[in-house]
Amino acid sequence: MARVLPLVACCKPIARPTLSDAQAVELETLFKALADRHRVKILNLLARAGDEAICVCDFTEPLGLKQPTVSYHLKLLTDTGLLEREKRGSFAYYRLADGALDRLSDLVAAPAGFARAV
Amino acid sequence: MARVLPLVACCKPIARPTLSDAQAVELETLFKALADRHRVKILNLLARAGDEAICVCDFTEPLGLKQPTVSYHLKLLTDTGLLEREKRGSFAYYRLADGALDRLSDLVAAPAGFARAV
DNA sequence: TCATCGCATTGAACGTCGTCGATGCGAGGA
DNA sequence: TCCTCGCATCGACGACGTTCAATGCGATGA
Repeated sequence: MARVLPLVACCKPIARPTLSDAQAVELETLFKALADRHRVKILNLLARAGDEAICVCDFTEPLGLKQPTVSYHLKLLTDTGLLEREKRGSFAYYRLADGALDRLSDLVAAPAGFARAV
Repeated sequence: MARVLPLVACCKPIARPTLSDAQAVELETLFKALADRHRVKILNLLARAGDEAICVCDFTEPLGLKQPTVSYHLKLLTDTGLLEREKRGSFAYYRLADGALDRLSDLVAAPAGFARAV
């Protein structure tokens, strides 16, 4: 609680270790994938569905989006490793990738993330 | 609408509950604040600093950004409630907001977020 | 009072993102 | 083979995000 903030001395060199560029970019990519209201809903729908997979056409109505836009979001989430795609006939089913949610909370709490303790 | 679907039945009506628009927007806002490599580094630097606050000029070098850009990111994080600002003389010190990290992991894991169990 | 310093804000340039009509393609059914 | 259906991709466009020089402004010190 040394809340003594210097009045004159500032801008001392920070020798503190920080995230590498690669780590920062990885976190940026992950959070960017989550930074959209529709993608958040997609993940939530799939999380509630558990093991059940959901096909593309089932997303359009609850999201209020056209099919190309839904495909765009699903592809983005899949490329980020958060979803898995399974083709059956002419349908495409999506489910949460294994451990995607765990990986998420790990990143937030882990040393590479924002955890207080080094 | 009443159409015989080939192979597996698809496009059944989803009566599944989902996030409200407000909840989705809130998550979007939070993740958007994290969806930048420089803001990720800022949070990481402050997390490692613990109670210690860091002033604006101390961010420019480790981030490789000019002062206006640093102020832009710090303001964005502060507006999202992740940082707190303290003015001291002509200096501006920033620290992690109380419980900001906890709030983050809660949102990821909570029912309103992506948790598997309803 | 005046010059200087640290920070916030503005404005402009530029790149990225989200959306959807149009189109392409593979799978099934007739 | 031809048609239809579901999905991915393309192309174009508007909206938004990031960056920084220029500027404004309060605080400090001479």
